[in-house]
Amino acid sequence: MPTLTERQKTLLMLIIRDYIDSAQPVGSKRLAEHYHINLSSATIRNEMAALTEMGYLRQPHTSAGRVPTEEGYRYFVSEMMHSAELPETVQHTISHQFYQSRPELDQWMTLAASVLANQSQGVSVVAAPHVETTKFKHVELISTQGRQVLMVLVMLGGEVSQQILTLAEPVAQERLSGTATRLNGLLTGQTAQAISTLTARPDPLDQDILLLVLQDMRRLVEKASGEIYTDGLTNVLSEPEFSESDEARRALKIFEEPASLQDLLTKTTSNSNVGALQVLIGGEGEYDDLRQCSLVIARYGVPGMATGALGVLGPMRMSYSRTIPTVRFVAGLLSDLVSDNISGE
Amino acid sequence: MPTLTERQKTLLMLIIRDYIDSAQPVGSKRLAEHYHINLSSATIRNEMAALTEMGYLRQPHTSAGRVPTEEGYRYFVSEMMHSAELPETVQHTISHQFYQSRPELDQWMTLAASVLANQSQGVSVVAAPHVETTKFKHVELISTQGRQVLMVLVMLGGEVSQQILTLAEPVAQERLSGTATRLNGLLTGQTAQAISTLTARPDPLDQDILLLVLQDMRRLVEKASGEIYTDGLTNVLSEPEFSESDEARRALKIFEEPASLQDLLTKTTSNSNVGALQVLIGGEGEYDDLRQCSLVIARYGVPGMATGALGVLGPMRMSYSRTIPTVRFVAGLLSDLVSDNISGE
DNA sequence: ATTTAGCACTCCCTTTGCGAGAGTGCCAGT
DNA sequence: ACTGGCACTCTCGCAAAGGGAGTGCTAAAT
Repeated sequence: MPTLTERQKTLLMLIIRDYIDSAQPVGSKRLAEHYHINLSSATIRNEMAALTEMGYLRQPHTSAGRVPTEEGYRYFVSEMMHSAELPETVQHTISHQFYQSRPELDQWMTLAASVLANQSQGVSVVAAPHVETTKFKHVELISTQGRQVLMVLVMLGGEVSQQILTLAEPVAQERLSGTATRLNGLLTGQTAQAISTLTARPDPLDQDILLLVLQDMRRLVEKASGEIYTDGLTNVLSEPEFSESDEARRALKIFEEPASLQDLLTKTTSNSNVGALQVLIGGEGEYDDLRQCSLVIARYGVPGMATGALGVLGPMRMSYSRTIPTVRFVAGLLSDLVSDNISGE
Repeated sequence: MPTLTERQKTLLMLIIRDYIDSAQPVGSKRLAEHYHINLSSATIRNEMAALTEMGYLRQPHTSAGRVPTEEGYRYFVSEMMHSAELPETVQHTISHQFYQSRPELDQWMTLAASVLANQSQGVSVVAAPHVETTKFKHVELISTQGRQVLMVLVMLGGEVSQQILTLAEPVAQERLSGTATRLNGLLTGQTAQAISTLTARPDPLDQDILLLVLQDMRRLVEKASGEIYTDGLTNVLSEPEFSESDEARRALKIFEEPASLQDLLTKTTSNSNVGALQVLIGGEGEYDDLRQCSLVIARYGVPGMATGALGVLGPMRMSYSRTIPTVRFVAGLLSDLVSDNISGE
């Protein structure tokens, strides 16, 4: 990794910044005129040649301006990563929105997706927090009609799962309530692990429901992450990368398949800590469909208890200086909310 | 409305069909060669002139082929509306998917959106069924942590609403259960209307919860329709209408704002019966953003009890012969499911 | 009376050529 | 070490030219 002189650094930064909002290859003359650096275009040309040599810039064709390479973006991002903060007023506006919304996970996720999309002008994706070990807290059985029973399962930490069961034959609400009460006494505080070793129950209904509870708890833990929320798809459609090339558009397909999206999120953030951002530029050789895109992602939540992931996808040319602080800030905010929600346990 | 000769009719059908999958203006020669009608291109030209005169076709410019007008599409649609049926094998595949999915509304809606999108290659939208009058069936109060209480409200017909309440001070589960039991005895079978006239309760907790229940029931009835599910956005992005013109792309913005989408669905289907399809071609002068699009929609469910809406959006050039039967079939399927779900009441 | 063949015409779309403009690399001079 | 100058390259936009597809009309054939 060659080192850059101070001048090369500022030049590189300027070029990338210019390209990000013009989407046009940037040339030496333009640079010398628009930004008041006291350098002639010739000097800039020399430096550009050096930067090109080092792999930070490239020319679409001989005698066009320069365009940043993935390497260039990476350098740019690593330079401004730490310093960047969202303006305080914006921070306040966002927090305010969160604290005045209805205190429900669903609302928070939707809001987070919306904030991310609007601030970054990219496509946002938020995966709901997912518990790592689930402990039983309470089960409720409510007869809805005929043989159908609504089972509501509440976990320590507040996660709720509801499911409709269809029993072999109609059962009165009283009997259901009895079963629920017995199971509550028996299971409170237990993990799925512990429950699976319990011996058989005398009442056949108790036994059936116990199995269903267990199955549901397992499902909760096994699924890789929580539900997915996205927003801002249309933001990106007007960007030249997406409206012109088929290739970038293919990246959007990922957002229609929750499974592959979860995959991407968990895979790329699995080895990173809560609080640390990750910036994937140009698919990093791994994801073909993202070759023209960048992805800024972060984990949030309370490690060991419940964590989720969120991020923003945009063209490689996206406004990192806006996206990165936003992702960081929203991740922090959600971490606080999750932690508030858990602490009361 | 001028009447068409049999020959003009078949010609019009062919032209539209050809344009639908070529996206190119279709000329007389091409028509004479590709489809083995025993007519010379000259004759076809005469008929085309007549059809143009009548307003079913138009020429982008002198001496280009013909393109269907909105009027043309309307004729086309009204001609094939009734006869069109989905092939039996497809019908079976789809039903099969529904009956083997978990019997939950959420699953069904997602599946319906997916089937519609795949079959029609357009963007699908499904609004969950919404009850017209809600009667109370059961309330459950579960302390989750500290002052937070999960309220689960079940309506006659099986609709479920859950909400987290934050009380002024912590309350023991026993007391919550007592309140729930008392309210259940009191409210079963009542409408929101009736409940609002009830006199005050002695226990202050009972009173508070009663108000919250009432509020929630009102919210359920008031919201115009159920939650919105969509799928297939990317299907449409590769169509020339969307990848070339900004205008068509603007139509997709509607899909990012659940509110405006619900509006559209309810407004356009409010005066139509369950089971009747509606086909909006080119926004029908009403919706500017849909000028280049068509929309096939239907209501489903059980009138008077619970109904929802679903539909497919595509370019005006969409494959009606595939979309219309699919929408009709899926609407029927969902109607059956909803009706099964209600009948047991 | 209807259909068809032929013809002249119109308009789009692509190709071609050319000049302007922007940018580059390099060299020589400050 | 920087800058001015110069020759060179390549894109882009524009205009002109040619091909192609399609049309409308008329006159002949069925």
